[in-house]
Amino acid sequence: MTSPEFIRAVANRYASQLQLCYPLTSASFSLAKTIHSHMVTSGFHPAGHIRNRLIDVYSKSSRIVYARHLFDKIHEPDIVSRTTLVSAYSSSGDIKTARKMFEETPFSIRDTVFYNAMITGYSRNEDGHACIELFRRMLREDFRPDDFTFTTVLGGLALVVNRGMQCKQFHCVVLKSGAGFVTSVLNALVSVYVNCGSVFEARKLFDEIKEKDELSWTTMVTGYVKNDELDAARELVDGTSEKLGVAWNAMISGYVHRGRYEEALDMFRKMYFMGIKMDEFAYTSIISCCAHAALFRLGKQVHCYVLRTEAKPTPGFSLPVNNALVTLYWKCDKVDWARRIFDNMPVKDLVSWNAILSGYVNAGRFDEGRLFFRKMPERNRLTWTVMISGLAQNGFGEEGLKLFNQMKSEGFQPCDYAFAGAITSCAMLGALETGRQLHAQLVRLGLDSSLSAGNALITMYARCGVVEAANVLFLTMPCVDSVSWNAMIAALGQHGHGIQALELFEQMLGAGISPDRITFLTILSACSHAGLVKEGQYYFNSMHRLYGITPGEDHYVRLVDLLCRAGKFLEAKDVISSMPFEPGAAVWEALLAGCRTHGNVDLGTQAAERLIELMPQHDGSYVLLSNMYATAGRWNDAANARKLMRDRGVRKEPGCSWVEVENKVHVFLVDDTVHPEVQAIYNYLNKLVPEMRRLGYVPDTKFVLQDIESDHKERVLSAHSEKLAVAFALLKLPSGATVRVFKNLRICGDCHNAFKFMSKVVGREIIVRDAKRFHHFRDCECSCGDYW
DNA sequence: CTAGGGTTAG
Repeated sequence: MTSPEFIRAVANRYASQLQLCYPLTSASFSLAKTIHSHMVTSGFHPAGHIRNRLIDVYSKSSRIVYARHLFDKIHEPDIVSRTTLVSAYSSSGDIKTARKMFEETPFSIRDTVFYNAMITGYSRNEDGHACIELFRRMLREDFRPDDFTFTTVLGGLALVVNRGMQCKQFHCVVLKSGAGFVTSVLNALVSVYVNCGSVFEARKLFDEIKEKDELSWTTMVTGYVKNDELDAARELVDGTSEKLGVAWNAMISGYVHRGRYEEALDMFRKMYFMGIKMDEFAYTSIISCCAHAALFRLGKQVHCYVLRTEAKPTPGFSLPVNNALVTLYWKCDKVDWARRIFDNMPVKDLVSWNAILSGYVNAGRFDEGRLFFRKMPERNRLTWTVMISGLAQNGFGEEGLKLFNQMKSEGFQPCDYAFAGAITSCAMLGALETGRQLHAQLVRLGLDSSLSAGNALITMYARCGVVEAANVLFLTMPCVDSVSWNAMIAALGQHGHGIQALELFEQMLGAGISPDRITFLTILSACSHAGLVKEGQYYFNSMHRLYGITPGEDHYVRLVDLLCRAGKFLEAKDVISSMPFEPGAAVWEALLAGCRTHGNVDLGTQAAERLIELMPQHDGSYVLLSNMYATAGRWNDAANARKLMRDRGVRKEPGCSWVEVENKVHVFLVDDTVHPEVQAIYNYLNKLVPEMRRLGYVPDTKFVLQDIESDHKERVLSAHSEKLAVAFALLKLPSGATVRVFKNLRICGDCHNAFKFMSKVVGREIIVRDAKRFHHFRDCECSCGDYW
């Protein structure tokens, strides 16, 4: 019954059954387990070759516990089982246990393969030094390295090389050992040269390889891509008929990273028509390409194609494909679709979390974004950067700065993008000192050549009133893009240098940079602040004719603003009626603001009607209307507008103004309740009135004072807290001191005039920040150039 | 029993 022949026959059957586990798939483990338990129940003891097979399958299916269990039952484990286990431990990241098992193995049974396995372990765990050290020890202990050894050690070397010298030394060792003709070794050597940036040497070696295999080609092509020589890589790819799927994938992702989306797509198409196998790597890159290039329709087509052709049973798409899809969908404003993909992913990693977080932050959905941020199982530098720059760009300056500091205290070194976010926060808050400190830190870290940080700095300096610093930065930045030009043009425009802004725009054209829609928004604002009506109209008309940019509603709003500020209401009306779309609230608001400034009640009332119709719950609609009546001296109408607002249950948006005097900060809350300090301010302004009159100042601001004298003074006071804040500060100031006023809402024409007036009357500088820009009043002049 | 190339987030 249990004759040796019979046992041998059974063993052979098990051996051939186990062979079915190869090549390894996700099903291999359960198959091996079934065969294994069959052996146990039928009383067959797996030993020798069969036992080692089982250990191997268990190890490679990441079931080390099973493998170890079998291993421990062996009385004297042979070198093959030991090699398998060393390899299993190191590939699971447990390099310590691997090393322990390595050291416990007696010298007498060790062989080259055993050393190779341990060296590979270090290579997989990215410890190049340990690879080389073990290689040296292997030589000392008289084991002969083979092709595998060289290939692996070279792989480890590639991790740590930073000079060509080391490459050359190893090159010599390889040649001396006689392995210089083995393609796999030469491939690894090429890869080492590539990794230390010696592409030229790599290419020389590559050309010397007699029998180039697919890997030789791939290594060389990807080597060019890694060293940013995409054209050389392409030349190599085009020069061979080999179907180098991996190399094509590397090239596509290289093109995507460099922003060469057209070429990436072109290769993808060629790949399809040439019948090169497309895998998840290709899909991932091309979906990411579509997301970056805003080719959403194509992206969705690829998604469908992948669904149709590659749908796998359980795990769905691979992790990176899903991650790229999440990005694709939020970029085309489908955050909820992105969320659905995210939720359905069987496995998520940090990249997935960062992708969905960016989606929410970029869509301005901060409540959900914050929730995600808190829930994340782990965070990295990018996570923080996404939050910081998102918060900054959406007006949460304080929170952005807080997060920036938190990021540092949690041990993350901020990258230039994070700095850009923090600097943008400073720009919003008018925190010039903090901004300067950040600039200094950038220089210390050697990050000051960064484009994004530089652009943020230009805006920060400009918004904080230091145009000169912005200009110096713009001129000294190592490279600039259209964002930099836009920022600098805006900087000049915001400070009333309308003509210089236009000159810079012309320079930009001369430098071959094409303007975008932001450029024209900036130009129109610059003209508006400086009263350059003709120029503004000219550029508005040229944007479609010369640059093919169709004006959006935001451009029309600025044109209306430009005309209205100059009192050209007929033209403004013409513009509104000639608009290709229904004018929205912003257009009417601009018109109303102009009417307020010029006291054009007839047109203003019409504008206000439309505005209130469109935004009945928007406090600004009523405040503008009431201020317009006030400007025209129609106090009852002004009061009625306020009453209408209250009757409709609209609260004036609570804001907050604060005054900083000699390190002391006074805060004024602005809402429908009257601040207790108001009475003191009121008294002071009453003292100021005769002084104003005595100086013969007949200000546009007269209504401010009349407001206060009117029956509605309390409500009006709360609406004009900025003026009051300044007055209050001046009241308590030692003479000659500078006053800073910060306001988190946009400064209005009334406030502007009031500050002008105050600076003249009291002979002091007044610095005001609002959400949009910086005002520096001195002797009635305002640095922002706004003319009202 | 051991090795080598490509993927995703601002």
